[in-house]
Formats: sequence, C-alpha cells, structure tokens
Amino acid sequence: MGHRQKVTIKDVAREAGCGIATASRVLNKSGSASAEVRERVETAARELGFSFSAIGRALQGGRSMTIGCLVPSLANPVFAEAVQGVQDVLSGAGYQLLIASSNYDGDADNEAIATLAAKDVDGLIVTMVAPERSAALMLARRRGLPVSLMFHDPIDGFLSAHVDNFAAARDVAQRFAALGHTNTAFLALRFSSSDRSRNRYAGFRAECRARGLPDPVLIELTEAEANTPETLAGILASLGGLTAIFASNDFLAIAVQKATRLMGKSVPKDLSVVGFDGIEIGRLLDVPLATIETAPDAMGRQATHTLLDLLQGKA
Amino acid sequence: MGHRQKVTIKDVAREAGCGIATASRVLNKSGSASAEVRERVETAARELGFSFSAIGRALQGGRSMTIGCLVPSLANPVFAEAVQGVQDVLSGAGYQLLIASSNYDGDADNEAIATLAAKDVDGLIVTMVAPERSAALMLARRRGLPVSLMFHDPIDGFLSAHVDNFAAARDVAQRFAALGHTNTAFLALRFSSSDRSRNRYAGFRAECRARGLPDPVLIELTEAEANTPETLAGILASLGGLTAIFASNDFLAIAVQKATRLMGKSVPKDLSVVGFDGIEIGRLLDVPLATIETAPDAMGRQATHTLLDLLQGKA
DNA sequence: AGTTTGAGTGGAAACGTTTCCAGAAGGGAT
DNA sequence: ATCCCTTCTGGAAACGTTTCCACTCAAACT
Repeated sequence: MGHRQKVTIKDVAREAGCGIATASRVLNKSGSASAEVRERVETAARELGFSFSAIGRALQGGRSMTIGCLVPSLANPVFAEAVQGVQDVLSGAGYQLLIASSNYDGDADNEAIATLAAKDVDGLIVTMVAPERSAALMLARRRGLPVSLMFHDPIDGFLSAHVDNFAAARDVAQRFAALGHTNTAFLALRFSSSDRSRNRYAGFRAECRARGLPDPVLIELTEAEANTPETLAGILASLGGLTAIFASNDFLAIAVQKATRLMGKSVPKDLSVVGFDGIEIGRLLDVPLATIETAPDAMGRQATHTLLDLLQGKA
Repeated sequence: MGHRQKVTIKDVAREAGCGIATASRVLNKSGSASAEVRERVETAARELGFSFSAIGRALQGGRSMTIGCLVPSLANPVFAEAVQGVQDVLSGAGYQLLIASSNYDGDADNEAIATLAAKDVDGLIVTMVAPERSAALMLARRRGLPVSLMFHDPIDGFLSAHVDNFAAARDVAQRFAALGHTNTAFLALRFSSSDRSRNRYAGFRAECRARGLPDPVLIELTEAEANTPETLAGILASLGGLTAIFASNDFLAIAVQKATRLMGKSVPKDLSVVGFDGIEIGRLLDVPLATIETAPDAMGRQATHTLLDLLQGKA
C-alpha cells in the first residue's frame, strides 16, 4: 500500500498554474478570482482529491474548531447519552469532539484536562471528580479557555448545565414520606468522588429531618458489590426493615430491583425504589423504573449551547 | 476575563535566555544541554506554565497522535461501551480520541469520515452503515490512512474486530430448535442500514432451513414502534402463535420483554427472547436477559490494538 | 489624454513545533 | 603548538494554512 501522502494546497496551486494565495481564495470563496482561474483551481482540487488540513488551518487561525469533553466513563449510559447530545450540537455547528474519560479518578481528570488544553481545543465541556479543586481546570480558565460544566451544581464563575440535585432529592424524600416510609436508605457507588451523589444525599436527608423523620441510612457500595446482585441482596437484608431506597443513579436502582427479587420480595410492593438520571433504557424496562428524569442528552446539548454562545460572544 | 493567551516555546526560550532549539531539546530530553541551561529552561517552563502545542507538533511531525472514531450513536450502550474500550487503550498509548457519530445515516457517515481525515488523524476506527460502499473510506485507505473496522464482518482488505454474526445467530436457532420452537421471529430495528442485523438474520434463517423448520418471520420496526411498548405488543400479538423471538440487539430484546408482559404473558415461560450484544446493564436486569455476549468493550479494545500495531509496524 | 478606481494576482510573513546543520568552545591526544 | 573529537548551542528550514501587501492591468471616469 502506498505510503501516506497528503495533497496540499500547494499541489493544487501548482496543478492549476496559479499562486497559493489565489488557490486559497478560490477554495474558500473568500477573495476575488477570475472565472477562468476559479475553474482551473476547482478542477485541480477535485482531480487531486484535495481537502484542507485542519492542522494547518488551526495553526494559522488560532482556532482548532475542536471542543474537548471529559466525562468519567462512557460505559455509564448517563454520560454516553450526554456526550451524544454534545456531539449532535457540535457537529451541527461545524465543530469536532475530542473525548477523554477518567474512570472516576481525580488525578486522571487533571491530566486529561491538561492534555486536552494542549491539543488547543477551543473550549471544554467537563464532568469530573472535583472541578472546584482542579488546578488544571483553573489554569485553563485563567488562560481564557471557555469551560462549560455538565451535571455539576454551579461552581464559582463556571457555566454549568445541571439539575438541582438537592431539590430533586428532597422531592424524593417528600414522596417517600407521603407513602408513609420512615425507614429509608440512600445507596451510592462513589460517594467521595461525586459531588452529585453527595448533594443528592444532602437533599434527601435535609427533607427527612425537616419532617422529623429519622435520617436515611447511607450505604456506600464498592463497584464489586454493586455488580453482584447476590452480594447486594445480602447487604440490603442485613439492614432489615427498609421500606424505601433512593439509589444515587439508575444503574444502581436497577441492581437493587434485581437484588430485591433475589430476596424474594417485590418492587414496588414490598420495597420502593427510586433512581436518578432517566437513562433511555429505564423506560423500556420490564418493571418500570421510578426515577428522577434528568434527560442526559438535553444536559449535553445545553452545556454545548452555552459553550458555543460563549465562543461566539468572544469572537 | 483576560483574553486567550498561549505560552509558546519561544517565550520559554526568551525567558531562559537561550535559543528555541535548545529549549526544545531540554523540554523533550532529546539532544544535549548543559546542566545550567537545562535548569534555566525548566524553571522558565514551570513558571510560565508552558505546555507544548499539539498542533505545532502535529504540523511539524506529520503525526497528530489522534485517532478518529466513527460510530452510529453513543446513545446505544453497545457503541458507548466499545468506544470506552477504545479510549482506554488509546490513552494508555498516548493517543487522543476524536469522536463522530452518524445517527445511522449513510451520508453522514461519509461526511464524518472525510472530516476526520481532514483533521489529520493518524488512524480510523469505524462502525458505519455501508463500509464496503463508502467512497470516503476507500479514499482514506488509498491515502494510506490505517483503518480498523469494529463490529463489521471482515471486508476486502480491511482489518476488523468482530464477532461472527452469522455463526452466533445459527447458534440461537439451534437453541430454539432444541427447545422445540418452530414458530420464531427475528426483530430488527434498522435492517437496511446494518450489515450486522442482516448477517444475524441470514444465520438464523440458514440454520432453521438446515433443520427443515419454517423460516423465521422477519419484523422490521421503526424507531417509534420499538420505543413504545404498547405498539410493540400490538405487533407481536398480531403475529399470533410465536413462541420464540430473536432480537437483533439487547435494547430491542428488553423492549420485547416489556411488551410481552403487557400482553399478559411471561418471559421465558410463554415466550423465549434472546438478544444480541451483551451490554452491561443486561446482567443487572430483574429478569435476566438471554443474549449473545459480544463484550463490546473488548471489541473496542481489540480494534484499537490492531490499529496501533499497524501504526507501529509502519513507522 | 491623464487620472482614478477596482478586480485579479502572487510573494511573503506568521502560527508553534522539530531537526538539520554549522559554529564555538573545551579537552585530550599527537 | 597543532589537531581532532565531544559537547553545547542557536539559526533556519520545513510542515499547511490564511492574510496582508504590493503589483499589474484594464475599464471608467474627468
């Protein structure tokens, strides 16, 4: 197979017998050019199969037309759907999407931000472990790089597309209370590395207290525990007497449903389970998933629009 | 907020009082430099918060350290998980991931490939509607751009990470036959735009025929039909007498489970349902999902390793 | 006729790197 | 004292663009 060869605008110009500047003008429909030259250049470009090098353009123009996006993991449908939303908006605006994921690791987060910034992205859309404490993120902003947060409650001077985790969680507590539940629990997967999770718990507990109900039990699961329903069932059983569970996300809520069934109980008859996120698949489930609908793809879309607006406003 | 300003190696050199070439050598640990200069350069870089511009590097070096990846949609967990696999391997190797998605649209596919190629990616990892008929893909390959296919059965001279859809589908038919099913159906969502779906049906039917069983009914659903369980239930009911359904993917299989329940029947007692893919969430479902496990993330990983090998081999 | 306009054109600089090359300086051998 | 070999250094070219500038030429004015 022939070795990598690129067709540059220089080749087009030579083939068309004109200067580089002229070829550039024709192909970009910027400046003026005679019909005859225009024709020659276009033919040459077509025959050579020319296409612009985004790198050359980026270097010269200072804009890469690329947006960097960092999420914890694409294996979690919430983020995957959000990124799809981002991608939809971006491609409509002629931008490309550079993706990074951290696997919920704070150090990886920082490194990823730095790498994305080095790639000269024009903006950043970010969901990370601790945005408020990320040196890399602060540096990026200080450098004037527009940043849009996704899922995070607002921070400092950052733009943010989000749902009010605290309020939504209070809502759940309210519903539980209305149903007469007093013995409740909050299930979280990575409590320490997710401000979303912490805010949800805070809201949940605050509403319980406001109503004079006992604090919900906080259960932090390891990845392994969450992924083996038998273990999860054991944990739930050991707590005894629970009648309602608020899971920090839909993934977990689904696991709880299964664990409950393993215990010989049924949802929602014996145990109320509510999730968070509203991932697509939840709507198709056999036993419908009760959840807080956050429309992840809309979240991605909005974060992107916000960012794009900022980009326009600055240009 | 201060306008966008970048620190270049030129700034570092000036600050350190040395030439650009020297600064470059120190920062890259390539050529030699006196301890004293080395110290000055490193200090300057640190103080200025310098980081290399990937664009400058790419332009000069001819390698962008970026891989382009095209999938139909990240909203489908199969692809999201696969992309996460790609991302894992890539970031381990120091590469970045540029993402595009087509929403199962063949034209968008071609355009995306062209755009990615223009971004000077070093390689392509692709799942698309019709790779064997994509002019853009052929052009990319002719230009010497390494391409690795995901999910597609092998084509021409392309590298491909895949499962044998045909064989796996025959397997399903065999199981159905062993259970005594004679009245079966194959459910597909985008039959015309998915070679995977077509190959699965072909394998399914081939095995039925080989056993002298009647052809499975082929049901093509629209997106809307698949997403409203009530409608789906109606369709299934209208077919009457079905005892086993092979769904083209897990998403669909889950929808069928729900539709079945709506009809007052139960899976697997009254109706056998088998899916395809093995997405993570399937393992956590209340009623476990019978499926062909294809380990999407492993697929992504393998496609990436293959591509990276090709990249090394050429360099 | 002489002057102004305007369109059409190409050379060259700039963007941030890396690397080739050549020059300078120093030390060890003859 | 001369030479050579290393080590260290910086200028400059190259990568693919866009854009500023200056130039030519003809048409349209006075």
